[in-house]
Amino acid sequence: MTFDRGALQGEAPDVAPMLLNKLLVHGACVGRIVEVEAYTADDPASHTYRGETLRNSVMFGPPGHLYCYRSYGIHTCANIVTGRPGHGAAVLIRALVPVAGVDEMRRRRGRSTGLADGPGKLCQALGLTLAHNGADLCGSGPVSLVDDGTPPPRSPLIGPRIGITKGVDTPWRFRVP
DNA sequence: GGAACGATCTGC
DNA sequence: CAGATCGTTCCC
Repeated sequence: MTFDRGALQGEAPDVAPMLLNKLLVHGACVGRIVEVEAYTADDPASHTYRGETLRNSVMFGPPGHLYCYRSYGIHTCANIVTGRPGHGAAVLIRALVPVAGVDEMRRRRGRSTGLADGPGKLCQALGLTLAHNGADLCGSGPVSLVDDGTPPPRSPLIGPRIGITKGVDTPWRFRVP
């Protein structure tokens, strides 16, 4: 079943660890979420820190939708919108463990290992692009967040977020041990 | 109108 | 360890 949208309405740092071990599905490709980062509206590292713009508008929409953006002019990164509509928070998906559709992931990535162990890599592996910005993950659309009953880890690894210059001391990165 | 800067990845 | 690469944002 798809992940319960209501469970995404809390604060991003609380929701983020609950997304660990959930499945991200696009077509035949399935990956288990093993690393995430939380970004909130009052967080200087967040795209929403300076208010709503054309790019980040999806983050101000209802929870359970996909916020995709281009990183370093090259890569696509994917987030799951959290909080109430108008809030402006999301959880960045940083790493997946491939579960199904591995051949397709290999083909998209052009290599056989290191398929989804990074935010840009996992989007390429699953075939997620800017065209998927705004997609509803909790409905019956082509991209979905699925709960297969695997619980999140009891004690996730917690640390600072990666690749940012502001908010570096906030321990909002969560990983499956 | 322009410049600076990335929530990154890869190959050297 | 540095280059790739370009849209977004903000300032003049």
